[in-house]
Amino acid sequence: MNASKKIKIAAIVGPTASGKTALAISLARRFDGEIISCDSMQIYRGMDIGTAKPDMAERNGIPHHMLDIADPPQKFSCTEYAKMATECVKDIVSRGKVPIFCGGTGLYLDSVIRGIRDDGAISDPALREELQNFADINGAEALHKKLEALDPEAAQSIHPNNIRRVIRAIEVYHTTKKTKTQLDKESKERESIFDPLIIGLEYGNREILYSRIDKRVDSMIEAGLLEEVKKLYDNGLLSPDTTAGQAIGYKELKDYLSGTCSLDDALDRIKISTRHYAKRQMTWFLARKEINFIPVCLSDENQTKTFEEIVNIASSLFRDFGFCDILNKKS
RNA sequence: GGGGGAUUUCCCGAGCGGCCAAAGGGGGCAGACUGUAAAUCUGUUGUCACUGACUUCGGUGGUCCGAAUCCACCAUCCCCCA
Repeated sequence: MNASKKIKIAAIVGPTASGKTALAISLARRFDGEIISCDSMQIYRGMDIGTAKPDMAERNGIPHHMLDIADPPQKFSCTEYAKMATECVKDIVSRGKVPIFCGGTGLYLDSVIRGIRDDGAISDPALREELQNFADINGAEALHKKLEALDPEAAQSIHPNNIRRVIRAIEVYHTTKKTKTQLDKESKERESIFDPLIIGLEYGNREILYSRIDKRVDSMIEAGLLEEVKKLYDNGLLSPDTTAGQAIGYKELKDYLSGTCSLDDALDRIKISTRHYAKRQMTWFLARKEINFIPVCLSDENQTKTFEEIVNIASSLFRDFGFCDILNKKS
């Protein structure tokens, strides 16, 4: 498949609270696009405030996809996401619109771009439980030894303490009879059907991002996050072993509601967890050379670019990539 | 006024004569990540000319070959009796 036949897609990525949503919506208006959320928590119904899901006013008439497609108790995997999102892209393109991914879940975006694995490496809950029990009894090292026997290369790259990953690698072998190393290699060699333009928002000055995070948490509370969490909690929808139950903001406030900690403690923990999360996102995105980063602020400056400046930079990237600018038909 | 207890590296907190630049946790910083990813995991965190040296454990002065650890006094905080 040559490059011209690939489906052009755009994506706006960056750490939480970096301003992705507003940028993506603005670009969608300007380039006649539709937005595909790329966020592992915004897919859940009833989780709006805490996930910073854009409301109808913010969406400004732009169609959004991959929001509110599952209920909190449901498990949702990145492959399911990739399948559905890929369908969204095809649908959007078939209507002559520009698909714009927007979100902070890097793995989900990767899964879409890399392509859906159709290698049968499905999950096997019974095996997972069995292996987890084995690790609980015999220790992480012993479990890791099992992996070493099956797939030494994977064992090499996965730390023994990362039991979740060790289990997955073993599971892959058991469900496909191929090693994870082998499957990853095949997946790397497979060519993507997409030609992506990925734009990343970068905050060189971490303080600025962190203060945005703090403010956002406070404003979520003002917007009624506690009531939102209480509703989910009262309905038993925040189990710690579901993806939704692990969402930052929800798990901490649930502790407050169940009397485990004070509200102030919960809020502090939400802010800290969100910062940690943002750092992990930055590590993920910064490691990807294909991303075009827009420096919102530099490390040694307190000045941030205005929203308009950011939109303009992104717009010129869009034009250079071949998307048609409705407002400004220069190219 | 008298008696007792505290003071440790960014924070909490162990240490109670050598194995202590000082456990553990938090936070900070850096990193990994291919069907749970807002998850999971790793490294690092006194200074430097960094397999060695130097400065740290409220302050000052002692004891000792050797002190964060023992003694004296001073400072601050807490508790009890008056």
